[in-house]
Amino acid sequence: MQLVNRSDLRERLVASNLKATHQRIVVFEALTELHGHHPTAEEVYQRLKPANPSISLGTVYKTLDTFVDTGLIFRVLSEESGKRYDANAMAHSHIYCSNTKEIIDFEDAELDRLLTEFFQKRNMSNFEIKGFSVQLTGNKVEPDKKISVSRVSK
Amino acid sequence: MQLVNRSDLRERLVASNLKATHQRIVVFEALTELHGHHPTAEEVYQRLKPANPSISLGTVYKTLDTFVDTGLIFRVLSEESGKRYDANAMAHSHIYCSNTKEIIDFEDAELDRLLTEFFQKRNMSNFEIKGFSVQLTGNKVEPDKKISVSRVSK
DNA sequence: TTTACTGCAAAATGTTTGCATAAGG
DNA sequence: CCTTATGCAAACATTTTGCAGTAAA
Repeated sequence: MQLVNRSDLRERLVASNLKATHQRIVVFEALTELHGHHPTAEEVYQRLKPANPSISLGTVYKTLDTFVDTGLIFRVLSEESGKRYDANAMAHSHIYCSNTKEIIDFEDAELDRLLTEFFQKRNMSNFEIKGFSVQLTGNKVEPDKKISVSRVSK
Repeated sequence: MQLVNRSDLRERLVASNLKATHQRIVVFEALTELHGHHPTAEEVYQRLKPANPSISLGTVYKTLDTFVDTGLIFRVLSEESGKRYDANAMAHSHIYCSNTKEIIDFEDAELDRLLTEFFQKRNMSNFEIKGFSVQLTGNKVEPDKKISVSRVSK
């Protein structure tokens, strides 16, 4: 199963000032083979180990971090582990700042209406929707200033 | 600082078949006092410890889990720790199933357009948006069947 | 009085680090 | 060669577990 061309991948690594090592190639390949699974480092490791028994889990961790830093791959938000809590019962969205790692509450009635309509139109027949939330990722322009959006709250 | 009325809180606990213990009361209060901070278990613990030195961190962990199970509070998605990765460069949304903990890719051009327009209208002057993602929480109706939505992909 | 909850400490899990060796350019 | 990356093992951080004792109803 070859979803990425190895020489393309080498070029992408070099373009990011990374050495095109065997480990990086197979980590990236494992990741693309597992697409849709949003694997953890451990799962990537399990995937590539049979064909590459000499690679260590530590290298997989380091490689994934490197790839995220260079923008080659992305971290997916998840609610398992790294647990943060919110007592606010009101449905509300969150804005994530990739730089400061802040999670900022964002409530907007129009956004709620827009999304409710959208998901009613798409009939999610096999999925019972209990709530929704929009995650914005990005960077605060001036780290020292508070983000100013209409109706930021909570 | 009293953001929640204690007797209301007792009622809410009882309504969920939970004993209204002192620990549960102060965990909930700490959580509401920290609203907007999306604290971890450790942060909740640090908050309530000065006034309640006998409470253990383990109890805070257990209490927060219990509250989530009964729907009193929510877990907030985060990208720090519990790390999952995605090599897909295309912006796409994710659906999170509260039951199975699955993260399902969801791509929909209309949804993208809707949200892009919305955030252009709100001018997020101090925030540079890199991407957005809609988190739907809920349950798959038939756990063994694939969710069928128009244009689920990847 | 009965049952559910807490505190403690140990165990399990997950992730990072430091450093000597190996491989890439 | 020179630099950067890897493998290993230890350290660290976080979360869960088991159980005896305690508090709620």
